[in-house]
Amino acid sequence: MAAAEIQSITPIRRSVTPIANSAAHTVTKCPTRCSTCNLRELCLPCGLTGTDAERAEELIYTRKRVKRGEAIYHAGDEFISIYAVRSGFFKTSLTLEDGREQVTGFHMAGELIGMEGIGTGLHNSSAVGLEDSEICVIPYSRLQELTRDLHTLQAQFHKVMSREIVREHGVMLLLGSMRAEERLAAFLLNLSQRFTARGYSHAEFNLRMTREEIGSYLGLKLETVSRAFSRFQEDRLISVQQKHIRILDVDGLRTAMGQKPN
Amino acid sequence: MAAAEIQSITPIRRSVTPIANSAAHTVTKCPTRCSTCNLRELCLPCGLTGTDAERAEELIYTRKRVKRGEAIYHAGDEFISIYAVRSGFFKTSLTLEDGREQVTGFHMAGELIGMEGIGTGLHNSSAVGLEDSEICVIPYSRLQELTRDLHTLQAQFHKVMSREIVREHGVMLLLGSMRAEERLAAFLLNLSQRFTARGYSHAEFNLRMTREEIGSYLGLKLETVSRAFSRFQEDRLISVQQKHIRILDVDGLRTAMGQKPN
DNA sequence: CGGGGATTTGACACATATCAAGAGCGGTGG
DNA sequence: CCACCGCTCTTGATATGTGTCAAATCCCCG
Repeated sequence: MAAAEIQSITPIRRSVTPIANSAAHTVTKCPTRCSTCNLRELCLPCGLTGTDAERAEELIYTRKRVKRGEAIYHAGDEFISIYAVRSGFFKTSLTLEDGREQVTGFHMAGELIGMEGIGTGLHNSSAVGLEDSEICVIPYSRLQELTRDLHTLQAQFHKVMSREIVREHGVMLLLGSMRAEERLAAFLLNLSQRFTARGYSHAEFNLRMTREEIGSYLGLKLETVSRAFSRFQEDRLISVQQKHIRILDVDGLRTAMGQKPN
Repeated sequence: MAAAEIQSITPIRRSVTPIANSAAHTVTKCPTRCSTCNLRELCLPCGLTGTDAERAEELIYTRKRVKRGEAIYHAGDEFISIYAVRSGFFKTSLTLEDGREQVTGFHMAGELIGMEGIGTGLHNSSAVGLEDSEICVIPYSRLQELTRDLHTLQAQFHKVMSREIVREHGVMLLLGSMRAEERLAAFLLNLSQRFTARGYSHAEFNLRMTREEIGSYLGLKLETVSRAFSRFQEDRLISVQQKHIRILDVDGLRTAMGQKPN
């Protein structure tokens, strides 16, 4: 399957040191062009054709490797570029002064992150790799210029931002009016659907994040997440083996997702 | 105070009928131009000057009056325009099949709503007036054209969308990692700050929404919201009289907002 | 083979939801 | 103008879902 090359097979392993803000990303001149990237149907250039697609090549200067635990940017960093995930897996998160972390999203190949920085010129969240990953760096100033000429690119960029808003609406719905198991079911179905869109099995995948990170995203404690996993396994909706998930009953999960009152 | 004219003084009153999707909005040729609108510092044209500002006039075709309880658009409606709140107050919300409603935001003068529709061409939420209001209708196709020429307008539009993402991050933080009273404190401080930006008192205002709508927004039941109000009143942080709120102790509220663990 | 983080599971505590009753307020109609 | 009616809001009693604390196990990795 062509998509296999997208995804690093590195086993999950936590870096011991706290997230390092090392500026020493490995930087490479972009060896892959958008026009030949197997993610172009999902990514920013989606819908571009012919000469537009060629000009869109100008967007990406560099690709960077990001190691597990390494950050692309931190909250408070100056906003310069947005980033397309080329391979790997990221989390974005906010941190309160008292140390509480709120994971705002998990991001996989073809997804764009960093747009929250446009409004203020500063990033308001951090983006950290959950495995060794690669990102395409899209300087925002360049994107701005290019969208003036390339109307499809402009439309596409607006769509990407709008979809991010819609995605967050979904999270608000989840956090505001669903119960623990409903949240986890929604989360698993969402992951499944996104893996499917990338050519992976909809029924079997490896989680890249810890129970604690899932919990932070879902507004739950890690123990609650763990219990919900166990419950789903008892009910034969999924099988869980550490980070390996197999979905046994999609409809059952759907049912678990949209049932009881708040 | 000049800003007084922005805000309708209509007393709060619930319409008896369920939210009507009457197509009979009152439509008027826009009598006020962006360049003379007292919201221009807050609204989309923010930062435009000279000829750019003049050309931005082309954006707004029409203004509409929206009655309390009336919707600008519903989830599922075709996306055509975005809307700037000229006066009044709106809520946006999603509804689950089982009837659960999640309020995704409250919107006041100068704020833009409807951008969530760009991604799919359909609105994914509904926008309903919480009092008699006025909106400026901005056809998206026109906005797209105009942003190609007016670079400041393009930048401004991107900023507005980005800020919406940041706003939603804040709500996720609130829903995911704050306790009931922290949420309400954050909510009140946010309202206060937005009223201040519009020239109103930071310490005294009328809520336009019910306890239930606040609860839906904050992921709480209306009883919990009511109890939190009472608690704040006991603690002399605020005084509450139905929908009338007076903030007595801003720092106290700030403290109430960022304290205890999840 | 040992060690440390991640995960699971149990017992218990606590915050918030639920259920219920009553009060306040605004609007309407007699 | 007053009385009623329907919402909205408040408050109390109780139920329950999830958090907290703690311990055991698992698993990966050095």
